[in-house]
Amino acid sequence: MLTAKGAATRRRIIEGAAAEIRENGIAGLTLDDVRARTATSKSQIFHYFPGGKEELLLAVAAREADQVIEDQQPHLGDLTTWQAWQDWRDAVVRRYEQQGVDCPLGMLITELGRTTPAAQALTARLLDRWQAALRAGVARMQETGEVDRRLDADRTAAALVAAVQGGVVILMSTGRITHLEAALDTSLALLRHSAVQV
Amino acid sequence: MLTAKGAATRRRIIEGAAAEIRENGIAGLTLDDVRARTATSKSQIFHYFPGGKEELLLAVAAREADQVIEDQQPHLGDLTTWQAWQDWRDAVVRRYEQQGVDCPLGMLITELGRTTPAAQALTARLLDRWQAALRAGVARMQETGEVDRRLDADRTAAALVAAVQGGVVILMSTGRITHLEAALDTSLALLRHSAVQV
DNA sequence: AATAAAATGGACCGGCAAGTCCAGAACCGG
DNA sequence: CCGGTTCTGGACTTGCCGGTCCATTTTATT
Repeated sequence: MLTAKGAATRRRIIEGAAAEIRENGIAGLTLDDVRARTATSKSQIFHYFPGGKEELLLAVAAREADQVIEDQQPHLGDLTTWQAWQDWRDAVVRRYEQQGVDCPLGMLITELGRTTPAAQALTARLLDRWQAALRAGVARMQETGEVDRRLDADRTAAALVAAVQGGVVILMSTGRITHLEAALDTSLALLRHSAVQV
Repeated sequence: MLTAKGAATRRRIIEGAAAEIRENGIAGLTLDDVRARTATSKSQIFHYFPGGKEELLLAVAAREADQVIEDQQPHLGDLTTWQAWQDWRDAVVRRYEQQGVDCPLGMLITELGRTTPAAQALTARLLDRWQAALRAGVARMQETGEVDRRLDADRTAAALVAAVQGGVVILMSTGRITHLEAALDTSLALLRHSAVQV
């Protein structure tokens, strides 16, 4: 059971934790920080997240994962023209440019992934959704004849996802966004001039 | 000052810490673990790393960073033919396939990077070295006319580095190596059929 | 209004791990 | 062999933080 008030509190805790992570990282995150920021008490955290810190972090990670996909919409779901691809590319760059060095999801995954199978599953699901959307876009372009039919759509989508991930990782560790742009543009260039099956 | 014995101990501590991280990750790493594994005492760790845990982790990160470049040699330093590029590509895939889910350097960077400027500098330096080697390879191929001269060598190198990073991140979080392969092959395909400036 | 269920506050516990300290052993140069 | 330096062992301190517990208040239901 969960009353409206309870649901609100639960949400507040998740969002507070996410904000705290964005500011100070995971390593230094304590439940007391979350408690203070969200104006709750220790018992509330454990009331809504019986599994303690780990369960809370997992909830935060799930929220952030949804956000990642959402931030790419509506472009990601409608990759039917070259303009749409370009818009998507710009949206991705803009999103991570704005996020800068602080990638809460990345931290959550590297921190949790190792220990928790649930976190691994969450990551896998996110990447699958992402790649599937891109693959659909590639396939669609192949149908309309704008992309060479011999191209492996799934493999191309995989390369695109990897390009974004790599660019983001480098952005996170150096603050430079040029790699993300270069990686995306290179992958898209191949798509545009797809004279090859890879 | 540092006697031969002292230098050996210092090295033993770094290597022990690296091994410990590879097995159990950073989150759960304690100085006591390192102490036990390396048959040293607490005071020794602080003797050789007055800055405590952080300084030790930084030393480990530096070692791992050197290793990353070294593992790509001799291929990385001699990208003069398509065969050499292919060999390099295979070496990278093999190296990370073997490493699997455990990327000590990645963890060190995400863990330290946020707090320590020194760690950020270390990452930047690694990426720069890496990218410079690739750029030299691309430039060389342009000189021999095997790659379109209009291609921006530096940007292409940046895309390659990002592709590898992305593939590795995905390998780390899902255990699948297909993304690394796809990202690398796609980037190399563009290089081979460089009919475009990106 | 009554009663059960859910929500809240916060004191408290226990363990763990980073870092300190000092005494003593091993090593070096002269 | 001797003074100084470096190296080593391990007990101890200290603070922090996840998690527990229970009393109290608020909310939902009939």
